[in-house]
Amino acid sequence: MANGNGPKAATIEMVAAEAGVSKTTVSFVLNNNPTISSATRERVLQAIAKLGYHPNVHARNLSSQKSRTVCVLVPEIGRIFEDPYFARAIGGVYDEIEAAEYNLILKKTSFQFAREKEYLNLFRRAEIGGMLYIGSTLDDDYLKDFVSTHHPFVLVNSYLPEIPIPCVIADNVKMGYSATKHLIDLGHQRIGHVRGSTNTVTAMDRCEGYKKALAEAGIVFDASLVADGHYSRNESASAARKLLELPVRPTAIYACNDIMAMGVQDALKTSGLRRISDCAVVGSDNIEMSRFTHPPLTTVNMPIYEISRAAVRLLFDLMEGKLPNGSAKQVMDTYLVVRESCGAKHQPRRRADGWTRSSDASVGGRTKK
Amino acid sequence: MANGNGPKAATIEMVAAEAGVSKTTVSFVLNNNPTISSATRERVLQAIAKLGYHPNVHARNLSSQKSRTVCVLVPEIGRIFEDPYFARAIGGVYDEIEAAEYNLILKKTSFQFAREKEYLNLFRRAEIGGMLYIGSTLDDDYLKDFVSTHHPFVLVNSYLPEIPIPCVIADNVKMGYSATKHLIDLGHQRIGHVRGSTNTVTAMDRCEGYKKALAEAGIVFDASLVADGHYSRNESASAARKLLELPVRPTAIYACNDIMAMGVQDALKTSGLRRISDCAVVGSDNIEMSRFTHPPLTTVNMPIYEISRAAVRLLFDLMEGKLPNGSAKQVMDTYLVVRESCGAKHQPRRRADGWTRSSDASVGGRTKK
DNA sequence: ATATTCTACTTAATCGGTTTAGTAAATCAG
DNA sequence: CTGATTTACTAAACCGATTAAGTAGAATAT
Repeated sequence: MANGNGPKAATIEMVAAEAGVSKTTVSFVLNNNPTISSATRERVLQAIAKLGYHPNVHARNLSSQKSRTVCVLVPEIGRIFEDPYFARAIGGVYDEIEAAEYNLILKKTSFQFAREKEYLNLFRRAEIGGMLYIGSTLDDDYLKDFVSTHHPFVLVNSYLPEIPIPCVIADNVKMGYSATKHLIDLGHQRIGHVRGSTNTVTAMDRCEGYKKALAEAGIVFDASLVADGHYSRNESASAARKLLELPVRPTAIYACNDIMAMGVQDALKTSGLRRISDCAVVGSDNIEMSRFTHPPLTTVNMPIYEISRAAVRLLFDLMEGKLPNGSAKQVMDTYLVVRESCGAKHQPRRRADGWTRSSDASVGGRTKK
Repeated sequence: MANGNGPKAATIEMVAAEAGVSKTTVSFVLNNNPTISSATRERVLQAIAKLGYHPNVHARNLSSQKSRTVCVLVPEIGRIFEDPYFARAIGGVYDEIEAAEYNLILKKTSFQFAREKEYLNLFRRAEIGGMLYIGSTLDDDYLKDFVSTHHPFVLVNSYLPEIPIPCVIADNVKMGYSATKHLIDLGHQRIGHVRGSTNTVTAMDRCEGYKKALAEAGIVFDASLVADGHYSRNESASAARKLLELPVRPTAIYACNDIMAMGVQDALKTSGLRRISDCAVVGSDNIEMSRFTHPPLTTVNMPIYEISRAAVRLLFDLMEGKLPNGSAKQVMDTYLVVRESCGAKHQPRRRADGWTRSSDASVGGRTKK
């Protein structure tokens, strides 16, 4: 093994020798054990600095039988990473994990996570101390097995009805509601919906919000106005075309996310409906690209980056046993971002963040803790 | 620490007991040591299967002083992960690492990797056995320090002139060349170029290819026809606008990548140049989105997924000391994908892959090993 | 003055593997 | 038939940390 040269990294033993104390004392300093006098602590810290010492993770994890490594599960890498949603989510997870000086390892489920329960070995072998799952679906009901093992496990922006797994999610019902409400407020009565995949909480909840807004306005829900876009731009374009060919076509369409809304916009162009007044479009998520569509897309912001960071913090709490009772569920708020795809006037924006630019207008609540 | 319940994972000792042999024998079986008789090997393998045993990575890495973990460096997560280029690259790296039963840990450089040389500790502590760097720039010249340490390190689709670091790259010069040649073949004489960031090999080499094609056709290079787009869609739109406002405007533009080509298309739309004959556009990379632009983008395919996989295999070779002499450089081939953004007739496609659809036409070589 | 408790450490066992050195039995050479 | 080599294993040291148990010496209680 050509493992290279360079001086060997310092070990705890070398630090101990340098500081004139035992290994144990160094370990105590490292782990903030309070029984060490401040004079000794200072001497040890100086030795650590002098030698540029960093504890060996493998040794640490092996002997302590706990791991400072967190595993992040995603359905797929490559294709799915291109999705700005996953990209931002993983970015948030990374930042929070890095700040805590933990390590992140990445695993993909290839849509059949845990079928063999092999994943439990990662915990049993103390390879990892906790696990996050981004992009779980309603099909993942075998996750209920996790509940009984009590291994630290958190769902990012998803949950399983009736199964108490800790999670951090956006208020997806509200997202569908505020998008649809916006269209209703603009005078639309016949509003189509291009839905996401029916095996995701996100799609079902947003659709629920869509229905809720209709009901509240006294508009009768018409199932023929809902078409499935399966989170695909292409399929959403087809779905939109189907809606536009109805005897009485919708004057507005709410798409389950921004990528799908872009598909709807594609369909409008090929249908010759080029004016905004021909058909209004609202998306969801507020991905960066949504500012660049023609016309710029009105959408509902989802704080996926913040959701992911919160999910990691929740995971850490679980790992440290800080959370007494079984399941914890945190809900993050969302807000409407008004651009041009519905023909609404721009309204003054209420908050600034990475996505919202001066040309955007946002309406709605703040993130609640 | 609420580390959960469930039976403890099997250890090597339990396997040894089950098979009636020593720990050493089990270890030898695990590591394909040839001195074990096939009868004993079989017995051990059965015990392993029966107990569902998987070796503890921490113990393994600690005692062997080598690591089955590979670190993947990227400039940024979140924003940059949205880039289909990085997404595909990481996907390739993951697949190859997973197939070898290694682990992948992710680190971001935040554009200041190695400034403190802290990264070397990852090797010294045997936390990782190798490192890949996706998205390095020409500014990363401190990487030359790596050469002397002989730590297994591979650049993915980048290299540093004059500094012998192992790498796997696309033939970027050829990419720029074939894109520009295509435009020349279609009769264009005044061809603009929206260049990527000048601190990347990719941008400089593609620009080199652009110049080469011009020279070969006897067209004098005109520096005023080159504008920088910095890998940003927005900035590329501005750059294109600048080119279109020239006294004698270009009739075609080659953009350094597809995202930038989309920026050029944005600019064309706002300039009222809506017909393809007004200004042809060629991109590079062949990201999935390039099929969906209006009009669909002619581009040059870059096999970034294959490049990443090859980079991991190269890294493994380095880790196993299979590569005798210093630096290895592998070049992967590219090919033109003709769509509609230049008004060229579709040509029969020559190969099929994940990106190329029946509506695409591709021209050019195959990937060479 | 003596017993007891604290404080600030250290010794030694341990985690689960790998690896060096060693050994008994089987095979081979002469 | 005897000594040398080969084959197929094992014992024990080791990797670099954590941690339970132990121990001087100082402080406090009686």
